[in-house]
Amino acid sequence: MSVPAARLSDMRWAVAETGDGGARLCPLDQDGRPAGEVLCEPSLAEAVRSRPEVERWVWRSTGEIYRRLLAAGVRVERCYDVEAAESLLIGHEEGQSGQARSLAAAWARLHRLPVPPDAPARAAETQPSLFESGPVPLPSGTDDFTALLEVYAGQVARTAKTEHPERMRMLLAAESAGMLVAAEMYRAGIPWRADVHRELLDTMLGERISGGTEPRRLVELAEEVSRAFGVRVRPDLPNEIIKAFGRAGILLSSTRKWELQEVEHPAVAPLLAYKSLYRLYTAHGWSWLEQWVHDGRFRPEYVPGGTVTGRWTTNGGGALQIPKVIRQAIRADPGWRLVVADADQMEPRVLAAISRDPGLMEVAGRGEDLYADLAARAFGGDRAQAKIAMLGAIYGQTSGDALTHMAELRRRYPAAVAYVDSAAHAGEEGRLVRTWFGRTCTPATSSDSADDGESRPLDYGTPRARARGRFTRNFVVQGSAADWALLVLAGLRQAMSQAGLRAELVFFQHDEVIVHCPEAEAATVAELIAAAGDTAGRLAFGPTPVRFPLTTAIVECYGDAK
DNA sequence: GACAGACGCGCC
DNA sequence: AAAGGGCGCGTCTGTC
Repeated sequence: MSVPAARLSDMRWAVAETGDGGARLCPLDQDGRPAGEVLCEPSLAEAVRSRPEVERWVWRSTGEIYRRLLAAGVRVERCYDVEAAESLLIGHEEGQSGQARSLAAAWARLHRLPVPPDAPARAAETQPSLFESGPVPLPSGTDDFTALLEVYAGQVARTAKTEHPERMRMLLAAESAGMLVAAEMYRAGIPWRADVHRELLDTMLGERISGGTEPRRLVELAEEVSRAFGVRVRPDLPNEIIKAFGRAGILLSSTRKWELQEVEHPAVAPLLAYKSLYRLYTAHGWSWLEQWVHDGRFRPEYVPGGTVTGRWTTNGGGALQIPKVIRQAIRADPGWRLVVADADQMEPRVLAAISRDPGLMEVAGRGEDLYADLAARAFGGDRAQAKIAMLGAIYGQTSGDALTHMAELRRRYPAAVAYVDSAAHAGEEGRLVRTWFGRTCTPATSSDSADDGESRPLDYGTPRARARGRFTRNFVVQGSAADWALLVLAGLRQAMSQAGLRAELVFFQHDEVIVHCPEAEAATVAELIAAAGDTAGRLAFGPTPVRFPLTTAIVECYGDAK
């Protein structure tokens, strides 16, 4: 895998759209300054297509320009997304977090002018959106290509000043590669069988009763709940449920599933069934299908780096929360296969690599089941205990079994636990933490300190400070893992393209990817995936004994992958 | 009628 | 067994 940005000498060109389908472009030198004349060409697509020697295209924002290129049949190998980079650099520059990330804002900062705010995040729309809110405009009279060049050159210099410039360069390249993947996945879409989905809904929910009422099964379950209480109760109103249980002498603080499960009452079983089916009905039912699945594809709009930790989000369609039962509807086209891969215990392995804990690196350098290996060494063979302890360390669990098991973890793997403890401590003191690559957490806000609205350091030991500590503790692991996963994705994309495959990435969910490919390519894709984890691990964390295996399944139906 | 916040629950 | 991290999104509820 040739990695994004590892080479300084790659040939870069800046490009911007001119608004009439054309483009302005010019070559760049190593410092990010123009290395030749600025050209103006009538066709963006032709300008890019005719320059295969360009190794990386520097542009303002991938979402818009690359969508147009893809529509014209032009794929690029690498890019540098100036607005994505601005976001990461601003976050890294102490005290700057939270500032606007648009090209216009970056340019204004460069010239010490008033900084325009970013366009408000667009709310999820009922239709997948092909319309961008458009770039934040530059001051009138400012040439946007010049602004692009100036901001980019500034970013090259700022990157060199970060704590680990080589890691930051890799992060910027990986985030940009993620932008390319996101645009390509949107274009490809997830193969979705609406007929299978409908059949599932009919089976689980019963047929829809005409007149807009709930499906038959929900009506029946609601009646069953009412019968159990002896009065009419609407199961989707938490207040009514709590009152009804109260009359039966059962005090509930909420109607959460785990709380209800503890209660012995004939209403509990139908109520839990109702809640789960109601959820399916409202979130992934018939209307979702009509809104989001067209021509056999589900096209969510991916937002790389949409969360503070670097995980992606999606805009509309709830693509990262597809319920397991619904995955039956995700089927390869005839003659094609889905290659489904998910990373095995990604976060503990990443913790081993970033903390350099010798013992944990050794455990993470063995087979496929890290928790079993951990248990064999430290928890008397009890895999469940080992897992609870590890997740407790990563999430900051403060009570229950996790605490006692964590003591054992601390004894055996002191450097690993110290790593997350120190991140938690930094958070409790109101300091910032970073991932291995330099992605930086958002600063503490007033809501993290006492509720008097004053902005001041966190009060050590308060519940809010401890919550902030759990956030920063988790951030360093979840964030570094997200960055590693991004390298896997970028590496896989490049490997598949170099192999000349028709395979397409169609889904990415934190530690899991789906490739849709002709049956004949599936074995090759699986091999590329198997290599991608360790390659990304070496690239990201340098030489460590830690292995990053992925479990891969070649299936026709996503529901069969687990 | 629009909007914000809380809640609940789907996923990792 | 208990309830810790990150999200999106639908519903309900209170407010303007």
